[in-house]
Amino acid sequence: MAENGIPAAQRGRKHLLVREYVRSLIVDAEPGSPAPSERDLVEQFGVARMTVRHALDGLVAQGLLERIPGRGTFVTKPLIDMQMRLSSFSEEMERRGKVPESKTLLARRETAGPGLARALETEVGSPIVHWERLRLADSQPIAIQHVYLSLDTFPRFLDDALPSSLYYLFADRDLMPTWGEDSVVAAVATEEEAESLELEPGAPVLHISRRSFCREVAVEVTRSIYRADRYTLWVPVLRPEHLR
Amino acid sequence: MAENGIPAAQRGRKHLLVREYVRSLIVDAEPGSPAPSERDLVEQFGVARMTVRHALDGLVAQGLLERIPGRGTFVTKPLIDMQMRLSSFSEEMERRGKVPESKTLLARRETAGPGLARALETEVGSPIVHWERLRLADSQPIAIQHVYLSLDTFPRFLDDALPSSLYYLFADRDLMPTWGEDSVVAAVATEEEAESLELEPGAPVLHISRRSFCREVAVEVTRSIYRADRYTLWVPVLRPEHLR
DNA sequence: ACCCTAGCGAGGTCTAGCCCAGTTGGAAGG
DNA sequence: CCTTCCAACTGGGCTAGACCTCGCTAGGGT
Repeated sequence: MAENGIPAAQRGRKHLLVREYVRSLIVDAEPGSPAPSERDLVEQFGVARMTVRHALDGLVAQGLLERIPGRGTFVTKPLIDMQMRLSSFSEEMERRGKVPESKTLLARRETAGPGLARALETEVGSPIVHWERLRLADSQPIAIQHVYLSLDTFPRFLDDALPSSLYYLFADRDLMPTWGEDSVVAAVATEEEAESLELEPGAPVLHISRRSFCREVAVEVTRSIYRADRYTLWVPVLRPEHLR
Repeated sequence: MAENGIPAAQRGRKHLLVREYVRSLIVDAEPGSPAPSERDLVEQFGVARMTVRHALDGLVAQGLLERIPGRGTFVTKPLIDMQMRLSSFSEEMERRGKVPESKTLLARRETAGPGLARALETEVGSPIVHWERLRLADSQPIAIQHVYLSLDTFPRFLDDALPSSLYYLFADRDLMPTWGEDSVVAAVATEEEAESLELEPGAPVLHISRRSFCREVAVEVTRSIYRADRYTLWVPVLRPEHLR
């Protein structure tokens, strides 16, 4: 079972290479412009067409691409514009004109359970950093944020001083996330969460789980619990072309 | 190659046969119960495994099935994982393979307060339609939806029969929304909401407020209250080039 | 009684083709 | 000049295998 030096995320996953290549093409392409044809990608990457189709399937499912039989594959209008972008808590708060602050509640080594291993694309039992912080804006508690990183990706994380911003760390290691996916759900605060957030237990909170990727590599998983009375998520949306 | 027993109308769509067969199996299966294995389906239907996988991909994307490597494919809990985009409740539910339904709780003329007036870009005291519906998927209550329209924009709304879909009405009047903005916040169900949604009062709910625009015109304001246990939001995010 | 391992079956990925149905643009013919 | 038609694309669907890793379990050895 010894890793032979090749990162687990890279072994036998050609479709991710293709997908991230195409994603990089369409991030700042104009809506409606054509993506490379499937057969062109087959030639470029020297893979089977099924592999290319699988790669594009993911982008179509995310609403970034649209297939039109007989014509080609085209860049859709982006679903997300300015506000709902991949940015850090600090960036978000600064944009809202507030002073961000954070207090570390916990920073320790753990081992990956099945869920985390899958999300971070590592193996069950592999070493993980769990960093829990209370996040404040203008000295008022806003959220509890759990960050999970693979220690294989950030080996010296717990040896060095904790970074002031996670995103500086990503930039240093050339792993700045380029895209991600958020899951949003409502919940009520547990007793522990209520205490940290200065809420009554049972008060509503917003759970936002995020997986961030740099190219095709899963970089971080965060689970944030926001006070519903101090945080509203704002998402601009566009109507997908094919529904008009 | 020319296996026949099936009408020519459906030729070349074997994956749909497999998909609908599996869907029929899992409609009233308990969450967590296993679906047939891919290789079993290959034998049952006499198709290639890629075809079976394609069939199951659709059900996985709709959130009906969950794949677990090494174990099998299983029926998920009925949680609706909805992608944030400007589309109607019905469209989203159909995309998820569920049967949408709605019950009108209220439909009357009101006058705009300051908040609504600003949101709909009319004047305070101007006539407004307030339409409240209970929204269901596969006969299970999912959300309460309050729709507010300006009676200046839709003068005959309350005189005609209520439309089966609001978006048909928009299409008729050439006011199909092209973009919008959503505000998302967590809350707990009021007694009244809990009753309609078949929840305990105090259970977590997701409030989604939407303003939809057709070009520069504010067309509708909706305020929806979703059951948190049956509804999550999925938001893909991209990091803009200039922040990298 | 314990642990370890081999094997089996699950899904994950990939190949190198095949034919089909739409779309399109240019060449041939009126 | 215009129309018609076809060839060269596009994606959609499908085949019949291959090899990989993961999760579980039944046996076997200690």
